[in-house]
Formats: sequence, structure tokens, C-alpha cells
Amino acid sequence: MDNREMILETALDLFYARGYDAVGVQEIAERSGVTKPTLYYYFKSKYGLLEQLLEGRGEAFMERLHRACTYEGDLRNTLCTAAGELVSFAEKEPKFYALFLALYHSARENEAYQAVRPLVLRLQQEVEQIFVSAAGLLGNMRGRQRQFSLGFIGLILFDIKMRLETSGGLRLTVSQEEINSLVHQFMHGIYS
Amino acid sequence: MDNREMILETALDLFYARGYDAVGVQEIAERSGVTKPTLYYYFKSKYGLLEQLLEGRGEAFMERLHRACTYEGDLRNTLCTAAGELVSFAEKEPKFYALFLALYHSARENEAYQAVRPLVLRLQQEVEQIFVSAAGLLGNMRGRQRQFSLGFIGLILFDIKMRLETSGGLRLTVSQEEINSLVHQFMHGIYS
DNA sequence: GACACAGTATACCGAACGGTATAGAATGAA
DNA sequence: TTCATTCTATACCGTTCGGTATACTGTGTC
Repeated sequence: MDNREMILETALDLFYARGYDAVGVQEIAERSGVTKPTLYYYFKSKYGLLEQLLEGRGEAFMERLHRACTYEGDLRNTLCTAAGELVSFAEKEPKFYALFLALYHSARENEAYQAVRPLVLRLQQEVEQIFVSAAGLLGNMRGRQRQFSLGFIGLILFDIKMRLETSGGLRLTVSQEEINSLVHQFMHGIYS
Repeated sequence: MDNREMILETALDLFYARGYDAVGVQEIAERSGVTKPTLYYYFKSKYGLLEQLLEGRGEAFMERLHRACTYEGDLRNTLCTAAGELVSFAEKEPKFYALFLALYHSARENEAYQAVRPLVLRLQQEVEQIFVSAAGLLGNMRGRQRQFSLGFIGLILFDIKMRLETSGGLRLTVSQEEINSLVHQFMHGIYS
């Protein structure tokens, strides 16, 4: 692993454990086995480091999520696919997932929240797209696509987080059945 | 409002807006119209300030929640009461509610998370107690009281948060019907 | 008046913060 | 060999961090 990759990895570990603001650039550099100028050579600022971390780790995920969110006539199926994608991402990158969730809920006027906004917006758009496409099926949604998608995201994200925590640390296994059950739970609320 | 109360109010504003770690003691003191030693006279450290803020604002709420979570034979009813209590709290103290939620999701090894843990645990215990009491009614829960309570909390908390955000800022109004609908959505997932 | 005590301000501490000027090493191309 | 480019380290910058030693002011008690 080269220095740049090493710095990103260390930053993820530390931001995940203690939060963006509570971690100093000094410590990231030291734990990466480099000095500060090296860090600033690759990332022009602490904020830039966070940006590149989120961008790099989030990009591949977003592409796969985009494909998973393509509606093809069956809402339940699409939601299951999307939920499965979120789950498998959390399985592969538990630390990044936890960091993302923490930033997602962090203070609005904080630097770190600004950095995660692009990812948040894309996630919301992808999921909302499902409900927009399924509008005909669901009947009159009266513009509630947003509310539905936010509810869906909240349910899945929080559920994954809780499973991550209950499993002690960073192991996570969610069966297809459990995903189906979650989606079922969500959908009934809408139809009723 | 005396100085102590003024400091607490200012701290809530700033922590809410930018997060615990991103706000300096200096700024809290200045915006409160006092100097640092005054702040340290009332709260022996920055962490102590956060603790007292959470304790003071959270105590009354927890007591009311405790009463709301007392199971009296009707699970749906009890869940609606508990959800209603959470909602009415978020209506009255939107900033504190948002801060609580941010800390709830913040990094585990961060000071701020340690400070909010007591509140988090009590909230979880209160809600879990509902499901423990209702165990007979629900049939064999196989120790899933925890999972149910966490799912319930996640659903309600996230829903409120989203309503707060969608409503632009700090206004929130949730009708009894909407609460009933949420609880209904939650329960069907369990029974199915 | 003398005293105690709660509350506040001036002025300061060492440490850590994010960030940088500068120079040296390593590498490959000409 | 020379040169440019990429990467890295030494040593430093001004600022802010959380926190405090000390002394002063008000107020009520005796």
C-alpha cells in the first residue's frame, strides 16, 4: 500500500473511531508513518482529505446502487435489490458505512456534513427514483415520493447500524429473508 | 436568564449547529456575554458542560417517557403513547432533539458519545420494557425484545428527524393520525 | 466594620491545532 | 550528465485549544 492509500486508510480508522473534528492531522500522519507535508502533498487540506476519502470509497458504491435502483416493474423486487445493495456495502466496508452514517446525522453547519452532502443527495435521489418510476403502480402519491424514499432509507440504514452494533463490532450478515422481511414491513405501511 | 442558563442555551445552539468538537469554549463564553472563568465556575470542564446540558434537558423528558412507556395491556396503544411522547418532545425542544440524535450516531470513542450514552440507554430500556411486558401477547419473542425496541426507536426517531428537516428548520407538527400510521406500519412488520 | 462567600474579570499557561517554506532524495528521460 | 518531476522530511508559522492562578466586586451576616 503506498503512502496515499495508507493515509486514507488511517484517516478512515480515526474518523470512524473518534470523529472528524476530534482527530488532528498530526496524528493521521504519524499513524500512517509519514509526516504532515506528505499528507498535504496528496490532500491539500484536512477537509480535502475527507472529501477524497468519501469520494473514493463512495463512488463505486453509488454506481452499483444506481443499477440496483433501476425500477423494472416490480416495486417490492426493486426495493429488495436496493436494500440488498446497501447491506452488502455495509458488509464489505463497515467502517466507511459507520462513518457515513455518523456524518449523515452530524451538525448541518459542520464542515464534515458539507463533505458528505453529495453522497447523501445521490443516495436520496437514487432511492426516490424508484418511487417516481413506480408512481403509476402506487396510485396517487401526491408528491410523497420524497417522504417514502426518506422513510425507506431511514429504515434500512438504521437497521443495518443496529445489526452492526449488536454483532459486537464490524461483522455483519443479513440473510435475503431478513431483507425481504424489512421491505415487507416498509411496504405495508404505505399501502395501508 | 442568569449566566448559567445563558451558557447552557448558547452551548445548545452552537453544539446543535456545528457539533461538540468543532465549537470552542471561548466562543461559547463570548456569545453568552461572560468570560471563560465564569463558564468554568459553573461547569468544571467542556465535557461537564455537555453532561449538564444533556442531563438537565433530558431528565424531565425521560420521566415523562417512563410514564408513557408503561404497558397496560394494549401494545398498539402503548406504542402510540410512547411515539407521541417522543414527538411532543421534539416539538418542544427541536434543537436539543437534533443534538441528541447527532450524538446518538456519533463516533463511539468520542467524548460526546460517552456523555449521551446514559440517555441513550435509558431510552432503549424504556422502550424495551414495553415489549418485555407485552411478551405474552406477542407469543414467542425468543429474546427479540431488543431487536423490536431498537427497530421502533429507529423508525420513530428517523421519521421525526426527516419531518424536522423537510419543514425547513425547527417547526414540527405531527398529527395523532400520523403517529398511529407509523405505529401500524411498525407492528405489521412484527406480526407477519 | 469585619467577615464569608458567590460570582466575575484580567491575564496567562503549555499544548495542540491546521498549514507551509525550503531543501533534499529518488526516479526516469534526454 | 543533466534536468525535470515526484515525493518526502526538517523545522517552523500564527492561532486557537482547554484550562487556571489571582484578584476583584457585590451582597448579606454578625
